[in-house]
Amino acid sequence: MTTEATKLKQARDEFVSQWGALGTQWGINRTMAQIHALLMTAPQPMTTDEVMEDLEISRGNAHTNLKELVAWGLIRVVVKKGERREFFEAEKDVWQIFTIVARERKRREIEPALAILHKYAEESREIDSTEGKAFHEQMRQLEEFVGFASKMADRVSSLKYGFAVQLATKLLG
Amino acid sequence: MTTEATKLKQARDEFVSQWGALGTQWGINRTMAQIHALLMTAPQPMTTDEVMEDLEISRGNAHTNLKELVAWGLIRVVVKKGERREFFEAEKDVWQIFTIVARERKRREIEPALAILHKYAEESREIDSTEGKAFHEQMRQLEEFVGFASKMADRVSSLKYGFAVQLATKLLG
DNA sequence: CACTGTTTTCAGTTAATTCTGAAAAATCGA
DNA sequence: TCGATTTTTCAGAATTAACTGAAAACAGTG
Repeated sequence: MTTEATKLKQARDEFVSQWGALGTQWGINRTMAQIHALLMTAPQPMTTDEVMEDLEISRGNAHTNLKELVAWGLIRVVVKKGERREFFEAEKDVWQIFTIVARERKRREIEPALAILHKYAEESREIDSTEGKAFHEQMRQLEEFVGFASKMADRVSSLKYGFAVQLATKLLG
Repeated sequence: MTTEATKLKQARDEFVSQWGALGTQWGINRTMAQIHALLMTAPQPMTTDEVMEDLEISRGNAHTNLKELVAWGLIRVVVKKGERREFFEAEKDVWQIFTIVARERKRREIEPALAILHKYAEESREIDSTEGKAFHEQMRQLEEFVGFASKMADRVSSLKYGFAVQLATKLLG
């Protein structure tokens, strides 16, 4: 192998490993982040067995996390002619990745929060005491803000990348 | 106790408990989220002992998470005249809470990611092979995007709430 | 300085999450 | 339908994260 090829392989390996460690911070498990990094930097779609071998993980682990990534929409199943096995390839477009992650985070983090805030804002609506009013007001303000943020996330996600950049640059640059 | 007071107490307890469960999704531990919810809805600053009792947790746990919340800036230490104990009170302003959480997430999630992307974009800069160029390009695009997002987060966080709403509404409403 | 109340630390325990590996189920060609 | 290959499931093992409780350190008070 050439020096260049070795260098690339090593850089890629390190990237995959470090991206995996980062995943923990992001609240997604290490393996999932590693597989994502691996496929994002793979020149070709990969099979479950190749992923297992590259990351030295079990079949069950590889399988579960590949399917989870497919569910997120961060990777796709690719079928090749004359091949029974499934191949996986990552979405590589950064804006696409961003909107997918944003959508998923909204679903898992924002929406449940909103539901809780709404529930307790409602339940405390009629309480007359000073403390009751304060509680209600706090719930209401949080609900209003989170609802607003949620809507903004939708709007931004639905923009085309170029337009989002243009907009942001014009306004805040 | 009046019916209203019972109702409020129950609503608040439930809110604290459910907010804690949500915390897990957000990548912060349950206790920390519970304490935050408790203090956000507390009519008065609370002591460590009161927090321990309310949530039925150990002194060590209460202490660690109170200090962590102080480090984030989501709660403050309050000293009362003639009292040796520390009291804690939460920041209740939603925009303040948002900017604090945004800053912390940026520090813990965005910046390390940016550092990694930058490192491997640099390391692969000179690799001439097709695969090397593709790897470099992927790193570069991710770095560019994450860097851009990071800057935007700063800009938005530094706005006054009213101005942020006005801006967002005008552009995307 | 000695006493009391309060905060901080941390070794050991418990709980939660993730991973393995093997078995079961599904898929496909002949 | 059978056999070979591939995917899926899941009970138990391993790992990681969170929590307890008690002891040590610290900070005021007389």
